Amino acid sequence: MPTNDPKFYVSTPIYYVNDRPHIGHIYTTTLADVLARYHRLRGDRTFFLTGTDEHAAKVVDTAKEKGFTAQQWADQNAGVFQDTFKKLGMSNDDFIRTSQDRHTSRVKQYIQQLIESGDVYAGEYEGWYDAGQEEYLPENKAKEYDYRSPFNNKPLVRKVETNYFFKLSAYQDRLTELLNDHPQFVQPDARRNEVLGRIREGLNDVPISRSGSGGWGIAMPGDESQTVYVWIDALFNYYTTVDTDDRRAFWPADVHLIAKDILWFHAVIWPAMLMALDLPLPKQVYSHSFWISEGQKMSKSLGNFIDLEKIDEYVDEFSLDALRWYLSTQGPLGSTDSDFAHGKFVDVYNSDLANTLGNCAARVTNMIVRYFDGKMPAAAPGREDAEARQLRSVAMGMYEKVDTLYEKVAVAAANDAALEVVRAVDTFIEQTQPFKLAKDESQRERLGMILYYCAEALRIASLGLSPVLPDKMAEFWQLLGITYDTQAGDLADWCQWGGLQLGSDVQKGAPLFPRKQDK
RNA sequence: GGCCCCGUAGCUCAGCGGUUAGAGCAGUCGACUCAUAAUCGAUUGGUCCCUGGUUCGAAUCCAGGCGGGGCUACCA
Repeated sequence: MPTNDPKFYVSTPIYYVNDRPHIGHIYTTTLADVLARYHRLRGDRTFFLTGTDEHAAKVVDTAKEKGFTAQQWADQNAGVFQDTFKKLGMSNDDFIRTSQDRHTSRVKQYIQQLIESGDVYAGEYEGWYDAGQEEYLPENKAKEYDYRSPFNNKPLVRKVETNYFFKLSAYQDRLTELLNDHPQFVQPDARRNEVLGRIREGLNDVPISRSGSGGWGIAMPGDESQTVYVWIDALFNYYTTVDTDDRRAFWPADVHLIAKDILWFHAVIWPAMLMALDLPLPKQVYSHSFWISEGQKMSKSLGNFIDLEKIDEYVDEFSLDALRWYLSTQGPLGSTDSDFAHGKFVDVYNSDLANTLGNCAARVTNMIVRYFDGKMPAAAPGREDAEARQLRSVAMGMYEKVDTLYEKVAVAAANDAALEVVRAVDTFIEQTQPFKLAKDESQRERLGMILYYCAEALRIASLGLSPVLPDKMAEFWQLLGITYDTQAGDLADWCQWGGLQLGSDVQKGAPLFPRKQDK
């Protein structure tokens, strides 16, 4: 996040491999992708990580049901995530799978280290055991079910087993200090408060191993009868992936993007384990909220789940970039849920993308084609009037705004700061009326200046929008006869006024975002 | 039960002690024609949830209430 550090490491959670990808996975991954693209554009050495979490006990069960080994089943489903992300143009630099040796071998090392430091110790876990499901129920759940199995209604039994525990309780003060001294560590603030509140209630040591996992998962070092609890296993992915000579400099992560349901693990257990390992802490855990669908909670019974098929429909009808725009401008980055609604999607698409951005690009390129035969006219410096100066100043101010906002993960506001430049172009055209000047041969120089200003402001806006709209902005650059290497950018420099060259070829092209009728 | 967040224009939200409370979208009126029935301007619209308090001054701070939501640790 800090501007003076030219590296950026962003992660998504690793996704439960039994899940089918849906809007939740795609949202978080899209956000991470947007941040990663922004930082590459900025010139930062960027590392964007996503992957799958594979060692849950249920993976074994489901695999068995389907007639596969756990590994085969995990391979297959991890493949679905990988294909999905590829199809959606995600620019992740790696895809970590917790069943990979590069992960498991390192997790063992870390746990070994924690055993040696005394942060992990053998203890006894006592809880309500449901023999039918072969699993423990948390105290509140057990109470809720009246101490009976929700499956076969048999009484739960009090069972004790030996597990390895992590000394979470020892880190209560340091965690409190972390949250208090670094409010950015957990965002948004509402989430940070939740975490602080719960820490205040006191921290217990947490079991980090399980028995009887049937050989799936990571064996506890020195005790083959125990398996590293899947959550602990999973959290380590953020570090195992970069714990190599060529990547270690990426650590600590700049942002772990997560959803609100997994905040506790990321905001408390993860940093405590890193403290125990004496490793630097991530700079931020950003916990977004959920999507609801057409005003209602998503559920299978309502059939309103935004699944892959639904997402494909939106991509087909509106374009991938349009989906990215909706997700990143309307998404639940704050502490409340956001609505994914078709009518709203169409409204946002039409007003932001078709009417504002697409239309403005079309009118400007069209005028350059019509009045200057598709050759970029000269800027004619020194002839700048108040309106032109105003436009230039809005455009030149964009980078700083966008950069500040991206640092705060305020993606929607950053997009708006870029769109503001587009709106300024529309206003400028209205003020200067180039289409009228075009009828007067004596106004030719002024006409050229005006259109150059329009195109130049749009070029700068397009750079600010490129992380969210990578395909469409690249298409637009083609129309302007320019290209950018967005993989290794120099955004501050590119956003300087005067990037367009006199005489470069300009085309009108097809509408970037064709207007849609709501239906 | 405990802790936390939110309640500002029809909608989504910004403002978080100080000029006549703002933006985008939607609405209305007007203008324009380069453009994707687009754009530009003007404009309608608000007891800033309620009550009380602090203050020269509160949407903004405090207390209580009402309404909505979240969290309350071992299913990913």
